[in-house]
Amino acid sequence: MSSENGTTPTNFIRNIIIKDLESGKHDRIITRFPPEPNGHLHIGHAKSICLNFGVAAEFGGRTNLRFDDTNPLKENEDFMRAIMDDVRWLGFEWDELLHASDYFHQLYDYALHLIKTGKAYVEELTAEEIRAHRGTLTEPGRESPYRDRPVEENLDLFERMKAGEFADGTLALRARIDMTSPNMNMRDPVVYRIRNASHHRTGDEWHIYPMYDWAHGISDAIEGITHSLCTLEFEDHRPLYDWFLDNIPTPCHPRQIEFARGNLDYTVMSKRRLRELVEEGLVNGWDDPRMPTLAGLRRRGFTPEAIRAFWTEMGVSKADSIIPMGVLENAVRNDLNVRAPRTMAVLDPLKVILTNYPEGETEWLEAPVHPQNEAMGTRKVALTHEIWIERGDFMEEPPRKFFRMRPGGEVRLRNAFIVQCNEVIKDEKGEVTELHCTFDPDTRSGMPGASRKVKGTIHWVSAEHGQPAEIRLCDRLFTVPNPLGEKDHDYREFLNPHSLDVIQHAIVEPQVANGEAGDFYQFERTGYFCHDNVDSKPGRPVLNRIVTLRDSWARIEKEMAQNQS
RNA sequence: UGGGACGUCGCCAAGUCGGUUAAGGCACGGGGUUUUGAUCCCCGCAUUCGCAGGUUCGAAUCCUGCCGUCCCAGCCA
Repeated sequence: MSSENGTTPTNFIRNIIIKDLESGKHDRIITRFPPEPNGHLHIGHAKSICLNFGVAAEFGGRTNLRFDDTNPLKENEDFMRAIMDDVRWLGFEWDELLHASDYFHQLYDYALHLIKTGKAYVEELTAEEIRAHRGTLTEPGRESPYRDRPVEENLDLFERMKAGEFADGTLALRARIDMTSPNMNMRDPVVYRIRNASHHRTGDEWHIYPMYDWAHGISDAIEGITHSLCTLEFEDHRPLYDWFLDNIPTPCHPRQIEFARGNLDYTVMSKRRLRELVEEGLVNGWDDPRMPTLAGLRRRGFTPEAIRAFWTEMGVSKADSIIPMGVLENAVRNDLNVRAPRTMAVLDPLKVILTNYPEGETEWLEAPVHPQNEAMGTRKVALTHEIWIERGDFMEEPPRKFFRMRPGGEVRLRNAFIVQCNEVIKDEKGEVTELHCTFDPDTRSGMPGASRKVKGTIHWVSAEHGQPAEIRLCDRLFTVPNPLGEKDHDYREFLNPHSLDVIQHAIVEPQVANGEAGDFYQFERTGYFCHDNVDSKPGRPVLNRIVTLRDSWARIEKEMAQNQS
């Protein structure tokens, strides 16, 4: 059941929704994606976005983007804008743009209701005292001395909290539930705290701000959300989510369903860690192409299509998982393979002189833009007396199974003809600086000898027409699969010092040098690349390697090296 | 040592109110095509569902016990 044959892979949440639709519990579904605007979205959020928007779209439902902005100390408008950009970039459009702060008045009124029915009280204990009263995982908590405060007094105090009469942390509103519950969340959770802080949307109107548990379920109910999808760590909150909605007169009672986060290896995904990497200058911002943020992946050149396909393929379950980065990379290859225009680029140039090709002459060869898709047309490739080839494509004393250029050997220049290497020129240190080759005119594309077989085909670029380019090769950010999983070590210790390798003088075909931010290509035989969306300028190209091509030769090389040692 | 959840092929993951030979993708191995050692195309890849018992004509699916992993003691979300 792959998406390729037209069916969507199923999962337990989808099954619940199908059942609710069939039973008539809901006529149409409404989901929501509820980020807190306190950081940038990452690939893990994309899973939630794909799930929420995807399942609603599949069944003709709606999806809201709702900012969970209940903590003014951590949130701001810049993050909100970045999140909206990322969601749209991923390919989704929300039905309504909403904020928990839109409901602050309703949230307050519901709190009044809770107080009036004797189910909430104003706490005077300090945060530390509350903690001490809460008990432990194995011991029940103790009730606060303020727990039985009369309703009128609670109302009075709560109104004065709202009016800003008290300092931060002095009072709090607590739900009156059960201090002996084995579920810590039910031990009289705090519902409102005092924060004499300005909120990015409501300004100085409020001095009290609702906690997540209070705001979230009520916001869901106000919006008529049918299925409130969240991650596994909120499982313990569901009894509280339900208790709140059962004890106040909301228009409906959404169902919270939890699923497992999607983790990737060799990276970190929590907002806190990503923020640290950015703030400590360990990476170059939230959109550093090595980051697992959507902004980073976008800059790196990952496509939204690939990310969506990746999460569709991975499915949704409740089992904890760590997905190999290679799986994501493969999704990108699959997408780009079909769409990326082909071009030749030499990353580590070695000069080759075609001794029997006239000096000063340029011939423009016709080459397909995509070998499997004629509709993508052709491009012109300049051929001249001097060309560049990849240094790694020549070996003076090659091992067995090396199909590329060697002294006396023949190899095909892609899109051109077969050449033979006659002479190896070296400098005083013995380093190869130049190769002299002759070409076989009968083997050029279109000629009778073109079908002659040689083992290897290598890419090349005209020395006269090729343009210089900066190329950034990104590797995994960390050197271990789970940087946070090593006891006694800070995850920063595992940062990969070689995660960014900059090649200053690669050579690309002229049309690539004039590409624009976001344009992507397959550099034949080396990988997929795209123009960096901040640093690349026409005439001064900077390209990021999105991902390499699958490389079975690299595997063979590695095996040979291992067998020798 | 309280509570909540999870454990199906190397990695994801269908299937779980019992019923023929346990989907699919990725990875991997083998073969073919190929002017990218890419792509593409074939073929192979869990007698077994964390472990041990039990119920049953029949269990990954039900019961019991055990083991392992994750989450919870913010006036964060």
